[in-house]
Amino acid sequence: MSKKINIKIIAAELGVSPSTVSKALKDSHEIGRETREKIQAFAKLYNYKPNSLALSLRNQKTMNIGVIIPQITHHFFTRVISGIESVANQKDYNLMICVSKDLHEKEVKNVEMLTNGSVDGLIVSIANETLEKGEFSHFQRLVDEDFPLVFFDRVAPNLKGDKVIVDDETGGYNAGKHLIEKGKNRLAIITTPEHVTVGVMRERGFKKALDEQNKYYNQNYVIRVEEKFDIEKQIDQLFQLKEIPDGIFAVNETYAAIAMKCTMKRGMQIPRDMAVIGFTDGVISKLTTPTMTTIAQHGYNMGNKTAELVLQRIDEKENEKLPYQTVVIQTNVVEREST
Amino acid sequence: MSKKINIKIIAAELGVSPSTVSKALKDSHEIGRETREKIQAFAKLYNYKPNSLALSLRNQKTMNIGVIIPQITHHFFTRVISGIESVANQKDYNLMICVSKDLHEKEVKNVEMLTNGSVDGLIVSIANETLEKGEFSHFQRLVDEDFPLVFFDRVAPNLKGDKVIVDDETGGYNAGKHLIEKGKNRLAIITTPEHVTVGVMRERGFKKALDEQNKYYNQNYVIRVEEKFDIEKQIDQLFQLKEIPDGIFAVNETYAAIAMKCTMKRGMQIPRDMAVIGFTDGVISKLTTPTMTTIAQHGYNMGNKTAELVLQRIDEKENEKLPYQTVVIQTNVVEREST
DNA sequence: CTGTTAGCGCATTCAA
DNA sequence: TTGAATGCGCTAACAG
Repeated sequence: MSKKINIKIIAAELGVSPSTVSKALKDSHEIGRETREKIQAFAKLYNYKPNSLALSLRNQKTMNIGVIIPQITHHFFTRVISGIESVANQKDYNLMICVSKDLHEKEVKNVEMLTNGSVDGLIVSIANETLEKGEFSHFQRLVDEDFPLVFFDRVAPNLKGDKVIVDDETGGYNAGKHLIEKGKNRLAIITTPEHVTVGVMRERGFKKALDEQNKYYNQNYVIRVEEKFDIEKQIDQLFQLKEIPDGIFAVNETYAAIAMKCTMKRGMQIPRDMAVIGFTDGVISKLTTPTMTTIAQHGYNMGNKTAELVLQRIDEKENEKLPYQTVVIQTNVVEREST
Repeated sequence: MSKKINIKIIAAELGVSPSTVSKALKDSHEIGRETREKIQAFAKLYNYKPNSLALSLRNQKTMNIGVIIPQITHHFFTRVISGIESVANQKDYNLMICVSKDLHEKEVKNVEMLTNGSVDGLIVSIANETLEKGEFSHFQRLVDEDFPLVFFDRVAPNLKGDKVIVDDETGGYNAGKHLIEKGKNRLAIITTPEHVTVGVMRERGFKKALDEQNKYYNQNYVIRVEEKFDIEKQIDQLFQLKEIPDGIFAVNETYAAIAMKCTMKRGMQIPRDMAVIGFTDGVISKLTTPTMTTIAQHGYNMGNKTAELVLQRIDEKENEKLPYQTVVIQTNVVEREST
């Protein structure tokens, strides 16, 4: 690879000192017009661009924001990233995106790598494995040293820091209420294992809706999907009960779509025999047949808000620290054909 | 933000010189056992981690690979990224992912930002706008200075460089052949505008299959979707013809799913009245009803291969330059219920 | 065995 | 108006 041009080379080439070049390139009036123009022209000709590493090191400012997500193939996370991007770019920040693959060790590595000078702030959605283990010391360290850090969606309750979360409980509540309003009585939920906070919250809201309307919360109607195993088989259990439910709330889009497939496989009609509602911000719901009613998660907004919070922390002066915030993003029911 | 610990601080604290600390931390035998252990213990206690910016600047090596994609919410791209990640991580490289949003200007900015010291190599799928304009000078510069650069999927024919592409033409050909084998006669294609190379190639292959089997390539059966406008309306045109087609090849998953919806909306049966085949590496095809037959794109493999190529270029010695490679990833038909 | 010096690319302070 | 010196955090060559 041929070497890139730098200030020193320009200086040597033009017979001036590096500091003169540096100043001339930022149009400093310290430098004479003629020299300035000569240097600028030369720099342009050779397409000089300052080395960002050197700049970052010098300024102690990278203009980068780190983002750690559990999975990049999950549409929700990419929506959030788009939202982060949009706000960050407006302020000339770039993103460094890392994927933990829901593994604790990868997450720890990513955190270390990013916070050792590469970024000015960090946005994280915590890996499932970290949540299971309850091992948050890598984040605790950052909190302790006041490193700008914002969590979104998958957060740790006992960890200080700014957070942006979906109002999962109300979302679940509205999902339950919606099914009840549609005249459904035997309501099932397809959710995640208990260490996944978002699943738990959605389930809690759902249960609350059932309680309020005096609907029985049947333990047979609760499926906790383990993604290690065949998802469809697990969901299919609902259809092997003596009394098959007539309404299903799935805590994500994929589970909802699979539930719909299972329903139709049995020759049952949606929404007549079975209503299905999902929880998502995805692409699938509009494309299924019938289209899927969902609780909209607004990932893009979440990203916006998350980015605003980190930028705020980054700009924050040492003396005027704000208390930690938890921003709650509201959901809403998007009614389509499946209910 | 409280200041991070560095070598200088450790040195001062322990009353030794910075270089002693540096050596001790990498367990150099130049340093006496006692001092070494003292320093290591201290570093561990205060959780010292070397500043990566300084390391990169010093070593002229960042251990980062830049990735520029047009859209992060497209599942295909995230699959490729996963593939890149997996190979890169094995060799201790990290990814810096940037999104061009299919805009030329953003792409140029991303290229500049990444190649000014932030990464050792670059992986790019070119923005639509860049392809339309045919303006590749920002890439040409990199090629000229032998910067490690690999394109994938959306490539520029007249640009030198390593490339990893899908065998779109054969894919399109197989799609056509598959529909014909299923006994379909009036074959339509839903494709992209003409500047999108991948769409053009798929169309070319499709046409070839039709030619071989003496099927008429009806211009009314070609829909070029402009994403600016309502996609469903554009696709619906196929169903307003006097003679509605009985087979559709859509060059991506979304178009295929919408085509299926249009079909069912008309009360037509899939695959009896209308067979639909898509082109994708996505999540939707398994979840539609009926499930969708597709040409599998193998994005993950593509990512693997792409990463291998950049790493190869990065390691390459100045004198032993390999000629540019174009790797072609084969597709295959995944038959499901829609054909 | 330990320390001094220099330099990666840049910007800034201060001196000329 | 220009340039020399310094330092951001680190390492490697060299000196002691």
